[in-house]
Amino acid sequence: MQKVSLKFLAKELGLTEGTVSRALNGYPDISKSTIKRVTALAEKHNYRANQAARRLATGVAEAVAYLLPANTNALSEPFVSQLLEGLGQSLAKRNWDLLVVQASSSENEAETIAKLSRSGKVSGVVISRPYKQDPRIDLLQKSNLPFIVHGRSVNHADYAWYDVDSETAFADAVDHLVELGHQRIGFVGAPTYYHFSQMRLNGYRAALADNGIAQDDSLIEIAELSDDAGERAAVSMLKSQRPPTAILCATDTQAIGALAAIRSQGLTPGKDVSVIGYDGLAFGKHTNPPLTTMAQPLADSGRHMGDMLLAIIDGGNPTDYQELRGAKLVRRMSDGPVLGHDKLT
Amino acid sequence: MQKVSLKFLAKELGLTEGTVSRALNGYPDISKSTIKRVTALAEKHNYRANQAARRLATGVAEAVAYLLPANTNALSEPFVSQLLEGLGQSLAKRNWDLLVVQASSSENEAETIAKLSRSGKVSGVVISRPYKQDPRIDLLQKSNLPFIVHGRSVNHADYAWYDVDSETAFADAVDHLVELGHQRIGFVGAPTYYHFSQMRLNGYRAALADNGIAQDDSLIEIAELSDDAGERAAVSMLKSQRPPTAILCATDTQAIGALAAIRSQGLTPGKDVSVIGYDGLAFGKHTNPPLTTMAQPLADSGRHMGDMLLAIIDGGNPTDYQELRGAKLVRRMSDGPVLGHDKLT
DNA sequence: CTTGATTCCGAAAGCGCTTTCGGAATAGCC
DNA sequence: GGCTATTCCGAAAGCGCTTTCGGAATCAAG
Repeated sequence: MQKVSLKFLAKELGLTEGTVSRALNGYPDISKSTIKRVTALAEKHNYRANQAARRLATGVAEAVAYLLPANTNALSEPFVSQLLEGLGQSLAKRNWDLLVVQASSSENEAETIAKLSRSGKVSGVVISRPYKQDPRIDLLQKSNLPFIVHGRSVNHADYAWYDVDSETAFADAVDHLVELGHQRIGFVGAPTYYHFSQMRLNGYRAALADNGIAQDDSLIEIAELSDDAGERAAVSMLKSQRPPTAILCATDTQAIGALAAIRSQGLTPGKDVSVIGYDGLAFGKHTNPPLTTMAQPLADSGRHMGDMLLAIIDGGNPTDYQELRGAKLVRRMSDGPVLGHDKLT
Repeated sequence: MQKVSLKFLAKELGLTEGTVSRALNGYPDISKSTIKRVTALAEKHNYRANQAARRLATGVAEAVAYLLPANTNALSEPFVSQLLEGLGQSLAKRNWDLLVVQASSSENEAETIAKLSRSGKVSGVVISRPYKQDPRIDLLQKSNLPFIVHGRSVNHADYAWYDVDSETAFADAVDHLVELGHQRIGFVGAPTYYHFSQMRLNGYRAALADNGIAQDDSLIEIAELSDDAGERAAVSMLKSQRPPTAILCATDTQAIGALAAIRSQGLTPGKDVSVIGYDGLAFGKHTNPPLTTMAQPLADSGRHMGDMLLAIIDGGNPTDYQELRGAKLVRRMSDGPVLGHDKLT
């Protein structure tokens, strides 16, 4: 079976490789009629330009990379496949490739980025879950490689990002709980090197203040992003002198652990102690009880981010692509009025 | 900033590009000493060979693709990110790339494969969840592109695959339920175009026969791979004349729906009606009640499949790489003795 | 009919790397 | 010391495509 190359097509048509190439790529200096002939033959033979050759000649990679987050937790990763799917859809419009790269350990994520940018393998990259000060972002900025971050770091003025306003979301959640009569509201946070963790804590604190509730550091626990860690954090909170009547968790995964913690103390989640998570994960419908959560919008955020990245690669100004969405409360069964309190509204 | 290319290194060292290349690639006709000089300089400048050029020159893509399954369901997709992670780890040993490709619709999955094989973008591909007769597999075989399938189709003698023996798993599950006194065991299956669906049904049927239990088609429902579909199927079964005392589900996702169905009928899962799922998904720990399931082994199956694929690409015989693992019962709380029955063992 | 502007295509260089081939320099042998 | 066998590197072609440049042919205009 003859490989269909430019040379093959050219010979077949009695043209030059260069001419065939220009015809295929829509150069204006090729007559309508030969364009038609060329594309017809190309289609007939299912011609696809060899991508390596194309990349070498043009210098553009026609691919973007997604940096797989480190420390992934099996429970919370549905979002990865969804994001990938969306990114893929966006890239498919140009026939670009989607690469998945990962660091061998969380320590050398930065090095992974550095390698990536040097290799010229990709025209852009997207990263998730930035840290407060994220060396990956610094590197990306220095390297001039277009990128978009799913989330924000502390200094997010100068690059493109797509994020959900979890600060406001947590404030809303607190307001909601206060409205239900809760005054002792615990907070199970995520490791503080994640900026989203800080923002959620800020939202929690601000809303407490707004509602005239005193801060109580014994009601704040920092835990890893796993159900078990969430459970441990919640247990220690529940066993304290003055336990909370409601617990806010930085992620649904932790919140699920908190539910288990409450049950393990012989209490009933949603009645004795309320729990609200964050993420809007689908399986929250099936927990015991179903988990109330602050849900992120836009199932096709992956595609959206892909479009944004492409726009930047095309020369768009990164700072023109900063998008903040809002989360909204999805009430299921894990929140309720504080015991012995009549709901006012 | 000077681009570090072979030319640059060569000039710097007073050598030829060809020599530098050979030194870097471990050719035996380069002296130890110059190899040392070359690698030292390369390292100093963080040299990475331009991959496009390398690919063009060698003709090997140094990349493999993972075909993202169509019809993904948010609930059941943690496995995608895990698989990707494992594959990535395996490929990282050679510095190969991992591409994620997807069909725009399930109808043109085959065409996607065809394009992929023609493009020469990848040296191998892995696909998941094969159909009974899978056109993708046929194409892959014809195209001579090395591949491995995660699962098996009906005729799986001639290609490489990695699968879990769900047929035996379902037989084991039936045995387990029979041991608990169950005689009316329902089966919520998956669409029959998936071969795994057929195998699980076969296991169920065979074990029923082995235990001398008559087949009853009213106890078999086929449902899509979602919690809602599982719930609907279970509801219809429970509302029938002679409802089951236990329900086996083809996937954990469906099983979770079945749990909801049982509760919706005012019954208690695990007491009034037992449920056993399949997959061993982590969040089964948090359902109501925690889900008993047939768990797949080997968290690093992704890496394992990557290694297998690489071996085939290196010239290994695909049929030497067929691996069947066993699933084992993970008892949580959704199974129990049939009501009014004293467990014998 | 001549001139200048257009239209269209061929020629050729080059992207950065790999790999074969041949030959100069060195080593080993009698 | 002369010979062959090794060791090591330079030279050059080529992977398949893109893109610039220039020139032949066609056109419109004077």
